[in-house]
Amino acid sequence: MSSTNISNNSGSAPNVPEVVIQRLPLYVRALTQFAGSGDDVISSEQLGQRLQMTPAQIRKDLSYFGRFGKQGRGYSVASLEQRLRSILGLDRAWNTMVIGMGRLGRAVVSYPGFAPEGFNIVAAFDADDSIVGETVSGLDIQSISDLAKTVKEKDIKIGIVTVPIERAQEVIDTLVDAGIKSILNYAPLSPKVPEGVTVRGIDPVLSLQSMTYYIS
Amino acid sequence: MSSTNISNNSGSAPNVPEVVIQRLPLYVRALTQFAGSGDDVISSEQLGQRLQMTPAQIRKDLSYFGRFGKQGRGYSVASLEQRLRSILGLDRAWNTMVIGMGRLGRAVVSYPGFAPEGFNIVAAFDADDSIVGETVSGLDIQSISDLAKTVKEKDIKIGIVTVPIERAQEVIDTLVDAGIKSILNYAPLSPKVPEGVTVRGIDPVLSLQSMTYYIS
DNA sequence: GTTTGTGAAGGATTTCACAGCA
DNA sequence: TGCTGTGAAATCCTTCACAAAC
Repeated sequence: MSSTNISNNSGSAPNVPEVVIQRLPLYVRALTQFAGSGDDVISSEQLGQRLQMTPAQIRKDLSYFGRFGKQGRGYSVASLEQRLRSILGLDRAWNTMVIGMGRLGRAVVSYPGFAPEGFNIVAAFDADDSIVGETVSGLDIQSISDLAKTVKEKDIKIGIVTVPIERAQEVIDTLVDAGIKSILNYAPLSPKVPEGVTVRGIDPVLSLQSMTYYIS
Repeated sequence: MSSTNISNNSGSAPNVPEVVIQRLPLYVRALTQFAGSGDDVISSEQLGQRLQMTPAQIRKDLSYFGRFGKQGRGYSVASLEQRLRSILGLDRAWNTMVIGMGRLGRAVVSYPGFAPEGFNIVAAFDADDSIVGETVSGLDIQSISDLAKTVKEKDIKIGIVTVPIERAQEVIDTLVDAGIKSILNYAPLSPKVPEGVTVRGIDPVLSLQSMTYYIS
């Protein structure tokens, strides 16, 4: 959750609300599941039931991007999934890097959930010279001073920040300077970034801290 | 993030929007940082600068719960933090449990960020009998059939789900049956839960999948 | 002089409800 | 008949702007 800064959308659809963009991956995921075991066609009603949201919202969300359904029948599961993947840029692979090779960073690079979705971790960095050169999950740990060069060489578009909070802002500044526009931030901090850079925070403590409101 | 189902708020303030509740922990965190190194008093302007949001929004959010500031001066850092913690139920400790002791579950129980914030992991469960009885980070892995009993005995209020997606809905149903009202879900799925149960999803892939929209 | 707290205004998002199409 | 796509209505959330308080 934490801070999210919207940038351009180079595609065709203008002015799509950020909340809508954040729901599209949910649709993709649900469609993928449906594709595995079931019908060829799905209605907004069925999708809504699966995702616990209203059919109207789903139809409205999709309408920002075009007309994907057939009246009276619903949506083709396969083709809607394909169209949404293309809109989100998920019909290609993305090179990513992890900065911060402590406990958390190591867990992230060895997490098997990224690659199947097309997010390949192709570089790992740490500020601590004493671990630079070590290998983690097949990746050489590099010095952060190599970052800009490696970003260019390996065409890395996404940075995953797993450094301690004290270093997080400085590391994020480095990513921004290297031209990175998409940052997944595991540090418990709301970083400052310029317009045009998107940051999404992963912060389980923050999630817990807002849930307790409802049980206290 | 994923699915969120709002329940009652047993406190005094009625009808507080969910988005507001989710911002309060950000305020708490920023205030804690300010308390460490700085002034006794903070204005909504300063807080807003830190968190990249407007002062008006901060004041409006706080106004749902009372009047915490002094005109012309701002807010007492310490007392605002304390008040917000109390509103969120963070002025006490919470017992939590982790269900699913695979790679991810082990990372979660050994993550050092929960306890300092008052979230104590006091039980660990797995469906796989062959690892029941093992010890992970000082916790015995228990069978899920013990879950309801342990929830009662140890006064556990929060469940953290780290099982594979295939088992997630069934495990979440078990938690709900055991009376759990707050669930932190690491499985990549939007689970169905009854009203009155809050689920927050932690899902880095989902975050990545919505960021690519802005760079593709 | 400064900054809060808050009605009112404005903007954004969701839901409604129905015309139109298969 | 069944379901989409979508303007219009309703609701929700944010920002404005200023009186009141220090």
